[in-house]
Amino acid sequence: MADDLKNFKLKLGKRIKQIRESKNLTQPELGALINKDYQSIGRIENGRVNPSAYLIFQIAKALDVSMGEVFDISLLDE
Amino acid sequence: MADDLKNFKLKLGKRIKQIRESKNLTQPELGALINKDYQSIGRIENGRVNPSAYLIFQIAKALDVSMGEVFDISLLDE
DNA sequence: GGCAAACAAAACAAATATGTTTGGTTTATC
DNA sequence: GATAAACCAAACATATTTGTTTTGTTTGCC
Repeated sequence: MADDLKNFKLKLGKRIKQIRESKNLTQPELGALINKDYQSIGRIENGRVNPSAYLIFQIAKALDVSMGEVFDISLLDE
Repeated sequence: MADDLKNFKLKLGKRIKQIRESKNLTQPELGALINKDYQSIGRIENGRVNPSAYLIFQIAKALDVSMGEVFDISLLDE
């Protein structure tokens, strides 16, 4: 309850990493697609931040997946 | 291009307002469901902020819709 | 061993979201 | 007219994300 947020960040990060790797992209490559440093991608994937909706939207577009796939409830609710 | 973000915020806000009203909830009522002030809801609905992914996630849960429904591409890309 | 790429992580400044209060508008009810 | 509810919007302090740089680790290749 108190760390629903911490859990959310970790699961969202893992999900994005999972999708990125399934597309055979590196963090620097994904970053380049959305004009971001690879560290910004890394921070999200490692669950260190609660990213903005727009940033996830950009990442989803770059990875060519829907927001529904990124936020797949069954994967996020463990 | 330069204001993709501005566009995103406005469309996301309208979409959330649309869903909230379809559930016959007021901003104060939705806010109460996620322990937020109604002003925070209003700011999002009026496209004044780029909310965090977790906040949208909470709102989607409170409105009982999937993230895919909130970020419906056809509605967001106009 | 030496080198480069990919990644994790920390630190810093700058930009932005969030929490909160306040004022104002509209609508409806009495 | 008075009151209340819903909403928009601005302002402020605080917290957090974001952009950027830096350090270190691991892996693979030469």
